[in-house]
Amino acid sequence: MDRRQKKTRQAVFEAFTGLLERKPYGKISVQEIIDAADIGRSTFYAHFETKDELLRALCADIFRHVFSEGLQRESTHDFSTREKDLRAELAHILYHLDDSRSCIRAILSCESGEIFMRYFKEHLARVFAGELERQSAQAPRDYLLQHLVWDFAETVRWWMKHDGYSAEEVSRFFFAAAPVT
Amino acid sequence: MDRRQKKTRQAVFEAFTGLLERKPYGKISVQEIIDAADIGRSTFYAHFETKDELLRALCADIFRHVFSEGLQRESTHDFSTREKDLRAELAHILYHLDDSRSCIRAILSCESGEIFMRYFKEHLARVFAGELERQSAQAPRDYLLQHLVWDFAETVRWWMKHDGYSAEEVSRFFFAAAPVT
DNA sequence: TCATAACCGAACAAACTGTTCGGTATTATG
DNA sequence: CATAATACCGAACAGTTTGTTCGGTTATGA
Repeated sequence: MDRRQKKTRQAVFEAFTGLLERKPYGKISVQEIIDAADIGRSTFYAHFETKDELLRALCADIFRHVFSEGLQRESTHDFSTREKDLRAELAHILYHLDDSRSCIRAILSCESGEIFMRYFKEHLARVFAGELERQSAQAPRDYLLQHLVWDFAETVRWWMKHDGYSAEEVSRFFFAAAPVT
Repeated sequence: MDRRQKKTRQAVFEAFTGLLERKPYGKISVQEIIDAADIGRSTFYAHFETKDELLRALCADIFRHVFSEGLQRESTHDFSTREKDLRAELAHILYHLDDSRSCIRAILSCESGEIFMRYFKEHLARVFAGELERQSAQAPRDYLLQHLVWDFAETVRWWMKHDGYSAEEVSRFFFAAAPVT
């Protein structure tokens, strides 16, 4: 990838998150992003079709780091091992989210948070999908899966709003309050 | 309130939710709402300062019915009574949400859902506030309270997406999966 | 060195926003 | 019924934002 492209892309991302910290997504104009990033108008549109697409790209960029490796979790039948694996994977996710904390906090501070959360939950659904094989008579399987997903996603949102907790602590909070079984 | 005002207001609400079913909040222009409601431009602005304010008013209108009476729950110290009261109050909320189902579903289908959920959670926080007096060493009190709030709010969002479940069933799902203790 | 590709920035049409204002129709009230 | 108040209409307006185009400039990598 051309050095100029990377630089421009990064400048836009930074300008965007910087603005996001000060005003809600909906009130930020493309022109402001362009000015803040200090690039030409046509350059912006050469990189991103629209403001929404920029947000999407930014989220993808974050998740690329967060969900990078956790793919190869063994599908073992040993329960205790499996739970240990899950805990490890979630811990890994929390650690990497912490790296982008200020950026994520900015995104979550307004409507753009909805977009972020939607992508985030899509990823999480894949992570949790294997956890619920035993049927429950109490509620639909889909409900229970989504329950885990939004519990974790909302826990992260809560974490981003409340400084001072480590990834380990938050992980404990989650397992204490969520019905992971 | 003047009969004309009520009519106009209602027409705008209907036009708005109608549009919301077809396209995301952010892509709907005030002009479209005006055309769909078949009113004059200045009339719209006489009623609502902005599109956001219209959404806020619509949410308030819904919640006015949903959270109407449940205020006078006794603060008894009898646990079983208190839980019964809570169940009754949540059931009441679910019933009334069901009345506005199509409208709510439209709102929840896009970014506007974020706004709806925020107001909804504010109301719910008040409902659940009394439930958690006993300290827990496992997690901060605030976390546990918010946990209940988003569990119920997200349960409702899930319900709105999945037709065919009664308020009672959904209530049971919630109590089966949430750590209401 | 040199072809390629990225960037610049001015200019443009189109759409949307929020306000104003003079005129018309409906309402509540006496 | 008469009338004052008030909601509505809709055209016109300035200002902003959007997304595109295009000729020219500059940096990159081979």
